[in-house]
Amino acid sequence: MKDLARMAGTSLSTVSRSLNDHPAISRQTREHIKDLAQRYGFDFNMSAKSLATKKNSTVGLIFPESLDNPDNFSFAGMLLRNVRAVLEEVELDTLISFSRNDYTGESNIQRLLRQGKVDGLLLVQPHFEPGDFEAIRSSGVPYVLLHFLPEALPVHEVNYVYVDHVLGGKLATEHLIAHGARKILCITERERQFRERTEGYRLAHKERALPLYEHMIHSRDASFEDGYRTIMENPQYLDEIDAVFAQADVTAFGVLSAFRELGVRVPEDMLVVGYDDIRMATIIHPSLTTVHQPQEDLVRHACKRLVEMLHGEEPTPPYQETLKPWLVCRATAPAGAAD
Amino acid sequence: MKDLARMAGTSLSTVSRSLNDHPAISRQTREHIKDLAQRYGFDFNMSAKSLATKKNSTVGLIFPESLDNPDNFSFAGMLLRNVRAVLEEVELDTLISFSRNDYTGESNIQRLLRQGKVDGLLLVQPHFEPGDFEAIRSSGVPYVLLHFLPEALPVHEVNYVYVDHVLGGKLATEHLIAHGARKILCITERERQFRERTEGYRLAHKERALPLYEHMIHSRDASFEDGYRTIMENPQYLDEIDAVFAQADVTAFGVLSAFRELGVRVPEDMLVVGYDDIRMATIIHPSLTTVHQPQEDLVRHACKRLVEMLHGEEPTPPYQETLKPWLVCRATAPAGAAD
DNA sequence: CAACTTTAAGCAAGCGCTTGCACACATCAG
DNA sequence: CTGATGTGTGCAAGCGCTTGCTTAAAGTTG
Repeated sequence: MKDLARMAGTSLSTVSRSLNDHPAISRQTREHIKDLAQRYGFDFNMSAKSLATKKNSTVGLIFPESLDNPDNFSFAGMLLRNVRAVLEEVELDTLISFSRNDYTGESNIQRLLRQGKVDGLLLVQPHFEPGDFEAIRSSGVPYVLLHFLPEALPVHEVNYVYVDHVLGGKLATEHLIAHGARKILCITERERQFRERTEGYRLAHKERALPLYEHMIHSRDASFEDGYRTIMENPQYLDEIDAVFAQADVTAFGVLSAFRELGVRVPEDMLVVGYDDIRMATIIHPSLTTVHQPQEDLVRHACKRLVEMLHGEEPTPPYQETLKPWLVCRATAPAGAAD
Repeated sequence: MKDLARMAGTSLSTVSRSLNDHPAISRQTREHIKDLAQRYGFDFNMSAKSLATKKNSTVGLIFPESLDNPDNFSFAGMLLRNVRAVLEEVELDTLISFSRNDYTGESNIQRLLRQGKVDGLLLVQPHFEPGDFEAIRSSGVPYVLLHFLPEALPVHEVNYVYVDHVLGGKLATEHLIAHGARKILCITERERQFRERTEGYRLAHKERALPLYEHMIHSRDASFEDGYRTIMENPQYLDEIDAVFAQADVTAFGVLSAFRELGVRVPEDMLVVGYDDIRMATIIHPSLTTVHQPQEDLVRHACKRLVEMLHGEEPTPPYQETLKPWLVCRATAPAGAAD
């Protein structure tokens, strides 16, 4: 930058201001300097710039530990792609990290904040370390939670984009009911999102004044194996139920796999609905009817909102958006006259 | 840090040196200062530290444009997870970026280097922008290419970890041949990795002195649809071939899907082998025989090597490792007496 | 015990940029 | 013609840390 100043015959301040489009610089000098910068391939040293301005033009993208599970790899890839697509436009870099450092046991959020490495935070995680929120708040760094909502935190004061899982569960269940199902096995899990889907399942029954099927299954981790085993290890259900609502597509795959082995025909003998609408739902045979979550929108909204916060100030009241999922009818519970 | 100095009754230099384990500091003062730092939750301001040392403790992870394709999301997730797992141990942060900024049309590699935001580079991309390698070299920043190898670059002078795709293609083909297949339809693609798989396909024929099947298919993008259409639009092949080597699992899924529709039984009437061993290969029915790439190893090796370079110096000769894939036998081309 | 090492800590310059304030010059109303 | 208002630049202090050089204190040696 010093060189530029020398070449342009001006001071460093002028160069700095020109490059940063400071209004008090005449159009002429500014363009001249920008020209030189262009020609000599000059770029700011970001460390120095950060030190002086306390801005990094970097946002942190924090992943959940559940990314350990290969079933979630695809979600992470989608996240990555869309986050970058939005942030690239406004020339922000992205630092990735897991919520917690397995090695040191420290909260990465708190570390990144302390070290001043990020100007904003995209938080994709259901669980937080103690002190995380306090650290975020006291650092004044804007943030948005997306996809997950923590269990027991001041949710009403937190920025987030979420999907209406109650609605998702309701749509799935209503579809099954509309097709005559009356005993719908519901394979759920213990985390918030799943409990909400189950809530939707209940609601659908209630609204139609139908009795709730009692044998709800709480799977361990909504995996393929869980779906498979749920069916294989509980033959007693088979005579009873007429449909399965698996709250994750991979779980549904497990269920379908078990059904195939047992000679249960889908959708003839049994309907199945999944949740997530992953890529394979269209590919597998029979193709899976499932609840689609607008995940790309989710991510993009979160990013855009974060960018706005970075430019302006914190929103009051907090930014809280809930997107609506929808049902995608495929072979395992086809759209019918009933719909 | 100034506060720490005041509290400890020492100078800033001493604090700095203590925290950085400089040898010329007495054990006593060092521990006292570290203690204070700990107690007051002090951490370096990384911008300042970077400015002074020209190190960021950050490595750039550069993704290919092909991440636009949802089929590759999962790969990206795997990458992310393993990169972080290794880099976390040595307290390095990870900046992610695409090779090229779609918005400004600029090379992100060159920008990151110019701005001095990264100390090292993990490059996961088949194509480079002009000047990328020159920029890397002149910046002196260590790097490792992984998974992809560029088409036409000084490969012999470049650090990389790669998979032996020739071997992969050979293993797949040999397996089919061992099961009696003589006319194996090979669905490939134009990129390097695929051409190498085809090379392996040829080699397997050659080594057994078998005639090469002529109708090789070059698909557009190794997608599900490509596999499906290849079969559906070329009924003439059906009477002729006895096996398909689809050079990507999703392509194989497309092929299987077409076969199902056409009533071709797999593996009874036709054998199928894929490539990649993605998660769904075990889940789909019939489960897919495929070539497994040791991708986790690939990523971890690359990271570890990069870390070594960051600590020591550039390797001479360049670091070049090629990992061996292996065949995973499943239902579409089962392991048999022939193997 | 004087002269010489060794060890521990401090001084101050500097990393590359921003920015409040001062300054010079031009413009314009009175 | 003078003081008031604007405009475009420059000066220099700082952002929070590192590090070469220096100094002070302590330890060693013949």
